[in-house]
Amino acid sequence: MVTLKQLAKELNVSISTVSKALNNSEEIGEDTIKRVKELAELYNYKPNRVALSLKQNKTKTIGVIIPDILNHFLAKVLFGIEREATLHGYNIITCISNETLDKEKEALQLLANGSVDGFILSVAQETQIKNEVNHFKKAISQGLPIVMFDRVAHDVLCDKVIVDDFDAVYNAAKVLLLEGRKKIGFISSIDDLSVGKLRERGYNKAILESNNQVPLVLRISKMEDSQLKIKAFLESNHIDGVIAADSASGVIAINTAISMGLNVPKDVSVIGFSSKFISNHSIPRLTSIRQHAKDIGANAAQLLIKRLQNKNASDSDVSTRIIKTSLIKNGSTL
Amino acid sequence: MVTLKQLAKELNVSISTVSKALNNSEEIGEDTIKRVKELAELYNYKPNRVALSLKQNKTKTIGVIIPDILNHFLAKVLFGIEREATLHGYNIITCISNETLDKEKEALQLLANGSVDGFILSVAQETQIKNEVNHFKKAISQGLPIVMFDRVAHDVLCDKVIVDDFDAVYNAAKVLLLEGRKKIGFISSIDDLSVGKLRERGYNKAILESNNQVPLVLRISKMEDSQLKIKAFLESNHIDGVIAADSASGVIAINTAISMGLNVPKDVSVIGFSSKFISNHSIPRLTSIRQHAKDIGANAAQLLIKRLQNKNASDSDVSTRIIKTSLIKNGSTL
DNA sequence: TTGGCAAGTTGTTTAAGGGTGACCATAATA
DNA sequence: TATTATGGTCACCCTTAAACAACTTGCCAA
Repeated sequence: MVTLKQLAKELNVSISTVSKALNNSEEIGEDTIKRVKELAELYNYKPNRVALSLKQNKTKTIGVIIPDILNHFLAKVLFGIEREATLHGYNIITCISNETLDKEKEALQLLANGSVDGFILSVAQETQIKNEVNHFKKAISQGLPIVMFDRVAHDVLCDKVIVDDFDAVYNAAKVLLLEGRKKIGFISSIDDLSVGKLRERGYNKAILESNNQVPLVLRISKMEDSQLKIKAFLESNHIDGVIAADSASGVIAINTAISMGLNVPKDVSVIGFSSKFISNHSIPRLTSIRQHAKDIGANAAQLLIKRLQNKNASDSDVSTRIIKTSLIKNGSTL
Repeated sequence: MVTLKQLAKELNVSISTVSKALNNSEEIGEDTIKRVKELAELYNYKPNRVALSLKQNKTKTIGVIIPDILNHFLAKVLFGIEREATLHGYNIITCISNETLDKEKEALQLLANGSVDGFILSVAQETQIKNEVNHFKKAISQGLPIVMFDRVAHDVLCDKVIVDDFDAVYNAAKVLLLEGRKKIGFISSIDDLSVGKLRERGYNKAILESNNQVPLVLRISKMEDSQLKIKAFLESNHIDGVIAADSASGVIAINTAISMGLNVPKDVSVIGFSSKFISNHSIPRLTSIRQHAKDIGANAAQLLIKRLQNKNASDSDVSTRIIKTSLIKNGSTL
């Protein structure tokens, strides 16, 4: 990598002349600017980002802590973050917490040494279960703003981007009720997450508002064979409507119902949280609640960058953006 | 963030005394070391990473350029890279090329200003189609080593981690032939990628070695409705065996066959490239060629870190690691 | 016509940002 | 007096920017 020093030496001027020339300073003559720029071009000079970061005390880098990169929704949010960040000249450093509190803490600590200007994160499963928030507060008090998305810690004062989980599932359940479904089941592999809980509550509310139905909930852990569990659930409860809280269960429910000889959507109607990509993995396609993951990511990045560029913003003046889901009707409902 | 300067001031010693004390230098007395460490602990001092990077001229950061984060395989590789990198104290900066040459170039350039010590990447689709490699060579000549995985540019001299695509598909086709399949089709939505071509060649070889079959290839573009295309393909050719080159097509082929009233695996046998996660999206589950994406990522990271830590390694002394796939038999084959 | 001075033009010097480490200085001990 | 223990000084990594220096030019008065 060429440095200012090398250019300066070759041009027989001082280092800062080169610097100023490249920054189009008024203080440098036109021809000098031209000479400098030509040589810089020739050597493909790029200001050293590390030196710049040190000087300006900001890295133009965002730390992103994702619980699970293999989760399609989270990956999509990351995609949205990356795009928005790049648009504004920010890089992203990605850490994966693997749903554990330890790795989340570690990532936060490790990057809080000047590596990043702020964080975007979704809270790890373990962290939500243990309801631990001190590591977040510590980072914020160190001057590193945090934006949380999807799974948020309500006790932490920071910008947030969330989904209308409760309403989305409530409305989805209403759709199934309107179809005349009598035994609507709820399948979730994320019942210990904040969003999972909200979704289940939305389901419960709708069911309890109907006259004569009781909630039928299947909770699956990540270790279990979901195909088997779902089959048993559908069979033993004579389910005729399914709402799936996670991205996989909806598709699996459709395939299971079909393998049981049922017709989807005639005998069983299914709605799930999923992307276009995954809803394609069943025939008929899964009617889906779309979370607009990319928008979530983009909004999170916007909030953080706005805060970073607005020095005098108060830490306590936080905002929460709610990204509305939309229900995409496909073949798995009437 | 606390700095050495602040600690030094509070302790009434010089900055470098603090630095040395924290690094357990022989030159500093035991009690001083103790005093310094205690205060550092109290203030939770962490050496500023940016300053360190500048001083030591290395960032302990790896640039990862991924064509598509929503591709489950690529996301899994990223997971493997992240884990291995973290293990060795490296951070990763992730850029997404979106399969375009421009963004790939841009990412490479943008990070080649001291932001990273080296790159791990998989070549973008457009780059492979246009067979452009200069941006890679430029980065390498600037002293930034590259490790390529999966989709590699053969004309670039660098470390590589690849999969035995050709053999994997050849062997998979042999499995179907042994089952007695008479009309084996090949479905690919990645025919313009290097790996897609290799897979197709493996299929062709096996088919041509059989006595009386001809290759039946369906190429799907990302825009098209794959469910429809696959249905037409299966119907018009009376396909009784399918090999899918990408992760989605296998699952879709099973679901399509079932929706056509066919029995899988009796009437149609299907093998695809997919992960455990996606192979769960059909009943029966998809018999899959596993690429061990995490291992690919880990190997790529190992190769890069090894090179970074081995100053005197020659640029031209490169190695290629082949990660063998394994065939996981599930219900979609006999 | 020319000396002198102000203003303008164009660069340079220097400090700063945080950390490390080679080298130097000082005091105490042998 | 020489040696050792301990800590300080300084240069460096690369960039920026405030402060400063030097040179040119223009203008006016003597």
